[in-house]
Amino acid sequence: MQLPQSRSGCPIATTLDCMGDSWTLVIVRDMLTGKSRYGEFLTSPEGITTNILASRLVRMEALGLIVKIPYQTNPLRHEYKLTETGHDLAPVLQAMCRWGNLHFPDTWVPPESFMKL
Amino acid sequence: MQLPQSRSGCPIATTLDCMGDSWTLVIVRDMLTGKSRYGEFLTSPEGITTNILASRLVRMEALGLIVKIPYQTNPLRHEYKLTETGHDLAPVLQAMCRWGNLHFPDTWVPPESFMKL
DNA sequence: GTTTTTAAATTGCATATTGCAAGTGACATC
DNA sequence: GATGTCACTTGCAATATGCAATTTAAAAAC
Repeated sequence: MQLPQSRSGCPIATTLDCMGDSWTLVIVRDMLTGKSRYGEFLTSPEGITTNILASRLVRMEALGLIVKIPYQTNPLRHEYKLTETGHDLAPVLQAMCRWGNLHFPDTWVPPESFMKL
Repeated sequence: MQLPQSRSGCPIATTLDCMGDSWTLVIVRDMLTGKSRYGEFLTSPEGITTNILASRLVRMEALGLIVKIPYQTNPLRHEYKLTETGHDLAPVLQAMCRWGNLHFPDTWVPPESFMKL
């Protein structure tokens, strides 16, 4: 996978250099739960805007977290799928889920299937 | 703990609203590994700047991730310690460590003690 | 007892990123 | 021919970040 500009050799800092922002992991979450199209990501309740979504998809593809797969021609359109590298982020998201559920009681409890990915 | 402005009820999104940036978790990492003073955080290899560090410490205290404890008077100075809430982030950092080590082979492997926190 | 050092910030300013809204292009449907 | 859908792109204001210099208060050195 494509090493980002990394601030140090620390695996935590390097990981944050890939996804230390408030949208990338939300998109990974959506992909882990079955979404794959631009329009689907826009419907998530966090309300990502189109410019941010487009720029994140480009960045995530460059990092090797996702791949772009054509699902039609005329006009050419793609869906986005997690690579194995992207899918491997599941434990990070699960740990965040547990922390969020523990400290913010009003947050949704995810389906068990998500916690076992 | 103090609920941040949250984009949705999703525990992942809510967690990211607390620490979806590239510095907060680096500071948590430093605290988990024994650092507690302003000057110590500045020595980490990522090179956080003083203005960002100061603003993150204020924010983390407001979120209840850390507490400010006086260690001297004249002049009054504080050290920063993780609350239980902050300490509970260890599994998130450990998951990031595993992902970073797996996909960026040049990253440091943390001591076993860190992975067992 | 004046200067220097230390620790913990704050300030100013240029650059980068984000958020919001509107626009675009290619086709499908009415 | 007009309208709608999907996936973007563009423009611009607001916010955040990075960099360097300055501040404050006391301790330590000379």
